[in-house]
Amino acid sequence: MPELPEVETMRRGIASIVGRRIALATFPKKTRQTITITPRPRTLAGKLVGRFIVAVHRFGKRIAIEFDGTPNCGKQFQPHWLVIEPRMTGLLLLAEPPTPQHVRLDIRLSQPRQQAGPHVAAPTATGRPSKRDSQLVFWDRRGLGTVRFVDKRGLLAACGPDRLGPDALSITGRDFVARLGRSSRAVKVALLDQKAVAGIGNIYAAEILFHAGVDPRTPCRLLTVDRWKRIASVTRHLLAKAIQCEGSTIGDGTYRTADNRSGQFQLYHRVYGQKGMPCHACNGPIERIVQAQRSTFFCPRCQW
DNA sequence: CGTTCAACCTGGGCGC
DNA sequence: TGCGCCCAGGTTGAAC
Repeated sequence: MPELPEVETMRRGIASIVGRRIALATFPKKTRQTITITPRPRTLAGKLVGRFIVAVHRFGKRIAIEFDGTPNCGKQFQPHWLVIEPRMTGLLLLAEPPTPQHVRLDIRLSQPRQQAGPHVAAPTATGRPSKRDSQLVFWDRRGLGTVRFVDKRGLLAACGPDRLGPDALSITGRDFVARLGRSSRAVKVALLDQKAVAGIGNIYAAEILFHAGVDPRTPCRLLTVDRWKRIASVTRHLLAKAIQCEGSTIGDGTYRTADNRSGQFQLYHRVYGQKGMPCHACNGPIERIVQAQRSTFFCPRCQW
């Protein structure tokens, strides 16, 4: 599910956890606990409790919650990161999860540190922080997501330049030419390669190539520099617009923002999921083909 | 290098 | 109602 715009929306949606400490971490296992968690859940829970959150990052389609290295409760900590990959159906929520049985990680946060002076944080109606302010949940219906607790080395291995290319939000035509210019792969398949460019998934690859007017089957090495520039420009602008719209909620509506609202960018989709529908530009039928075992939607008249 | 396939999972939709 | 099949936003590793 989540591609760059959805993951960035998640990141922004949970940014209020910065400055809080983890009070409790549990890994519910009502069903078979198949999700990949390293280290093992019991060990990880122990490592998380007491840690202070200093930042929430996004690397491509991954979230990394950063913990500081200050001493706490007599222990000396190194900086660490909780790297979460939502994969197909993972969500980070400050709201009530859609179903209780697919909660994979349940984090209770300590209360925010009181600010000095008269401008303290607004109290809730009850005078206590609400549950929304104190609980962060990783929910994942299919259970394909992963959760890893890593040190600096591990972060580099999981999210470093050996694993992820330049972020799609700032990709340039020059980046594309350097990384894919001599490749014989179909351009749509190449856009999904996270080592080439980080953050593009199946929905946005289709939408980008529609707006760029490029046939998804085109071998990369046949694209001119101007066309790569066009693809890069469309990528930056389309993803920025999708973030403004808080991502795309499609199909069964699994994707939600951290406070449980739908994304809106699906209203702007032009080809994804629209096989047989008339193209917005030429009225011809949108086609669906399969590339690398995944659906590709495009307009054969507008994309060449 | 590249592609293809299977695997990891749950659940919605469809045809019969 | 139920069964069987296909489909789904992602990633990885094996085989060729």
